[in-house]
Amino acid sequence: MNALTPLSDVTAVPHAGLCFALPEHSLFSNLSLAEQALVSARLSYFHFDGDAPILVDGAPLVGLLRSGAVARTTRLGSHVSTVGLLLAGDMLILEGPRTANVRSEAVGKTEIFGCSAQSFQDLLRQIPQLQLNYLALVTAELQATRDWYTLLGRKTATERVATLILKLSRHAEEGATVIDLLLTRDRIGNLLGIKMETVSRQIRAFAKAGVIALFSPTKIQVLDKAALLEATGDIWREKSAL
Amino acid sequence: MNALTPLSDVTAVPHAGLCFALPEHSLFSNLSLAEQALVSARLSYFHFDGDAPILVDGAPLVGLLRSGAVARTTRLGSHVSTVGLLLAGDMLILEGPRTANVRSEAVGKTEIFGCSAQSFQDLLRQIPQLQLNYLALVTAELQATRDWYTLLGRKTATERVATLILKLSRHAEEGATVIDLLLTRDRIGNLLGIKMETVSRQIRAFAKAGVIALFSPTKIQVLDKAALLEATGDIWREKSAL
DNA sequence: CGTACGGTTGAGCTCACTCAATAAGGGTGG
DNA sequence: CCACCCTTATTGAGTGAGCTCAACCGTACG
Repeated sequence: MNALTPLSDVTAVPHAGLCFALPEHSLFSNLSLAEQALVSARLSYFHFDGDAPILVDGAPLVGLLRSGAVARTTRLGSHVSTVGLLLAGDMLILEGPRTANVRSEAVGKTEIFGCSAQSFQDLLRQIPQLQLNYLALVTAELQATRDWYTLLGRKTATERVATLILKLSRHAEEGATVIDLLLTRDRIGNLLGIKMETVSRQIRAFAKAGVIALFSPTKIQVLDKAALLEATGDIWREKSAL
Repeated sequence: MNALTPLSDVTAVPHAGLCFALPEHSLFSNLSLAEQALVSARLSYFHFDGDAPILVDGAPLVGLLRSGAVARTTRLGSHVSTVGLLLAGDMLILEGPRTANVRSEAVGKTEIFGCSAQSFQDLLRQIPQLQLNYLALVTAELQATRDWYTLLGRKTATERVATLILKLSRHAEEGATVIDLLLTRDRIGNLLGIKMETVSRQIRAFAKAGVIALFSPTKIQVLDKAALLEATGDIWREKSAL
């Protein structure tokens, strides 16, 4: 009941002055005007929907995720597991040879500002400052990955689910009180390394405890952020760090 | 019985022509002679022992781990958890502001070829090719981190221990049949996200099954690599990928 | 109206955790 | 050399979170 769609509509951001207006992002900081022009000429907006793979002409796409979400999945025979989730503001980085079996695919309506991996590599070579910025992003990504998975490796099911909900709520639009889980229980479980049934039980438990409101299986509202934060298990760290 | 020490003696590698002989490593590939000289002038060998923090004048050290091992630990109040293990050939990368609470410390005798973070950043700015090489390394590191933790998040205790033993055996010297676990049961458990007792049980189970030989708590020999590989749980992936 | 897919819920089982006792070294001082 | 202490490792018994298996609900869609 109370089905919502507005959030997905929002993704239809008009890419107005598309060619010369670089999004505000640390990737583009400290570039000269000439460099900005060079970058603008190469990058453009791409739109994906459903579970479309994030590719341009068969090659991986590199760039900034402007809206929507991207799931990183790996196929092991018939088994698919979701190994990462990128949200608006995150960057799809260049992949090396080792990630040949990891695919990025759109979750819902998704908008990406970027270009093919090859083009991006050319740009990096041409613009040292861009390379510096990019390096900083990759380093940040590395740290985020470490945090994410390090914690996942030792968190309980409850903590994992709370962590995901909080992460999603942080990435949601400012005014948006209702957030979209984006993924099915099965894929959430996959992402968090727990089973579908466990995800369901945890989410229902939060709803029953009044921590979140559950409008539909994937539309929720965070009612008690403090309780949720507590449930992530991250608190005692800050507490004991005093 | 049959206590061993040779492995730790090996770490005393003489840093012969220290200044002009850059180690063979992809970090230094495709550098001009002038650039190589520049790098050689800045980098040097550092030796650590015991649980010494990897620092130069209080600043983080960046460089290549030539021998020994480095544990990455994070302190949460009184609780210390090991979140990563670097072995010979791995690189200590530049850390961003987000990793302020992650410390790198030597495990046993450890030799690192590198320089302070600040110096390294200067070098990166001066030598675009070095920056490219470094970027490739960081990207590889990112992927390795994803692999490591993604798998850890969903592996059983047996699989985790098998994975660690195999990783260590791959990094061991060519002829070395006896490998050193380097860490106590407690720290291994910490690293793998399982309890000390569980680590002990798994290792003993492998020994009882004849998969490994156990000379002392930390000195082992892999007897049946295939069985160990099977135990990592990684096999079914390759199998089902057929 | 039936089918399909995703979600929910229950019952029983297993693996890893906790708690606790016992070895096994490895130094150190006498 | 021996007695002692301290750290690390081992092993057992009991508990519980999350898994498996299985039934059932609800909505969408042909």
